[in-house]
Amino acid sequence: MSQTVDRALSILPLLAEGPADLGRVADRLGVHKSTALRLLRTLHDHGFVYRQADQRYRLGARLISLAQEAMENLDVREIAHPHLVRLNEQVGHTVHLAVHEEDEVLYIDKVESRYPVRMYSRIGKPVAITVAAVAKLLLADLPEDERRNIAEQLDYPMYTARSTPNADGFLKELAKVREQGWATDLGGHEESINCVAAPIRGADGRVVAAMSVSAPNVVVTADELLTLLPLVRRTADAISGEYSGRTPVKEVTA
Amino acid sequence: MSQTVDRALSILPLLAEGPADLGRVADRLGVHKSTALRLLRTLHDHGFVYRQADQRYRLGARLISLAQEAMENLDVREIAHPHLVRLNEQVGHTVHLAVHEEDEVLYIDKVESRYPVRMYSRIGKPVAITVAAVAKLLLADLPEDERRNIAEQLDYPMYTARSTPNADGFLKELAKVREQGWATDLGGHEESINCVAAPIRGADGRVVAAMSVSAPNVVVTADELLTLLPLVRRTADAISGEYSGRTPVKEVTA
DNA sequence: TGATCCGTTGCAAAATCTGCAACGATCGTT
DNA sequence: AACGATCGTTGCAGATTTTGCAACGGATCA
Repeated sequence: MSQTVDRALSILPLLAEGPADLGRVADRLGVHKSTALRLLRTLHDHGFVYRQADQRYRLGARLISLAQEAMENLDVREIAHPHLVRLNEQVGHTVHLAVHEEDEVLYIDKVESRYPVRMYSRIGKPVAITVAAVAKLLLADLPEDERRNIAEQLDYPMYTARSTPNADGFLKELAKVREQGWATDLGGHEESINCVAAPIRGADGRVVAAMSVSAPNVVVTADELLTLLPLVRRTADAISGEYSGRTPVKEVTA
Repeated sequence: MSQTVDRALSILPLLAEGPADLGRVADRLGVHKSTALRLLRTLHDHGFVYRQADQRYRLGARLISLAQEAMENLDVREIAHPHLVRLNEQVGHTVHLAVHEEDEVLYIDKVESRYPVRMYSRIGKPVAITVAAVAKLLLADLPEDERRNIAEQLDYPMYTARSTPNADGFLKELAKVREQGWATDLGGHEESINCVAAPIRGADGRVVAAMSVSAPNVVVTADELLTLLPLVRRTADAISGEYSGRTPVKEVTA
């Protein structure tokens, strides 16, 4: 692993917290100012950081457009999108698509609810991995040792009283999800929001993505939302079929 | 400028074209395979690249979530969003927000049209800088020498017969836009799509962002779209006011 | 089974990066 | 208005880090 590159890349998450000046960056990196300057300059030349009018640095536009291209290269997303839109037209609620990669689960597509009350989320945002229905589906598909490994390394923040409290509970939940082939999140992340989710599988049967329908209590009760499960599963299966049919490369988590 | 970091960063745009294996990356970089391997490993450790099941590399999720954070740090976007939504509710068409940075203009927010016929665009996507109404507004505000500089370095692809053909025409258009304080794109990017745009200004009067309303011919004619101009300008002014009122530069977290 | 392709590792030479110290500019204070 | 402090910037020499090489092992294919 290259030290110089390692340091340079460490600057980016740091700047994601907010703009910072040279001294601050050097401090946080634990290097001399001149070193930090040279790293920042290189990042700047590539457009990854931007220098504000007040000379402080922040993340640059190149990062945003690259991320955009990264998402457009995801086959699943391309295939799934029309299905998500159709499902949204049928049920009206927010529809999400998520994938798992390394230690994160993140939304790669979203169709907004037609109801005035919407849940907050954004494409590209990492999901609450210990409680989100889509996260459970994606992790439940991993081999058991990996599952245990990940479960033990996670934090278990108690977003609500119903949040998954610890690794043990999480593993139990994953086993259940794995068995039943679908998942829910009933107020585990935000008190008043429920989700039902179903997995999207590749040709080899492994889960490559997961989709969910989310709605706040004030619009539909959890029970009402659960009646949509068959529809969600059918949609997910349709995407799986299309994806398996013409997938040139399998993009699965190792 | 740091050579190692420079090389490492060059890998990312390369992978944005699509997944590539080690040999290909090494070739394109003009370095030995072992060198490319070490760079890729470092990028991998930071989650910027991801290794597919077939061992090829592609852009990683960390890039996407970082870009997400980068956008959430943009003050203008936060302030503008509710205004964009309201405008969208009034006119129904697609509403965009864009900023200029270095040599790119890109969308940082979007509210979808309520009509079935929608234009294709995505948050984070660089806009067609020579024709887009928002791009003209953002560039028109630059000092004259910078404007000329940029205009001469740009390419002028003829998307349609009405696209800006060359630097000269572009500079004339910028001058006009600068004068009138608003801009249009009438079929300059896609034959059937028109836009009207207005600038958002900071406390010092400089243009910090631009917003636009876009609609295809089949929904409203260009003339009809132009009748929305006063409303668009009022919205932009409202955002400008709110933006100027607050701290021009964001505060650093401790 | 043999040949080829690709990713991976250890090593020594060499180029690159690092920290230092000093400079200049900006800004706030006395 | 001058002084001091802060911050970004530059040239340099030493030293660490990086690089390319060559060889290895595993996989695929004929």
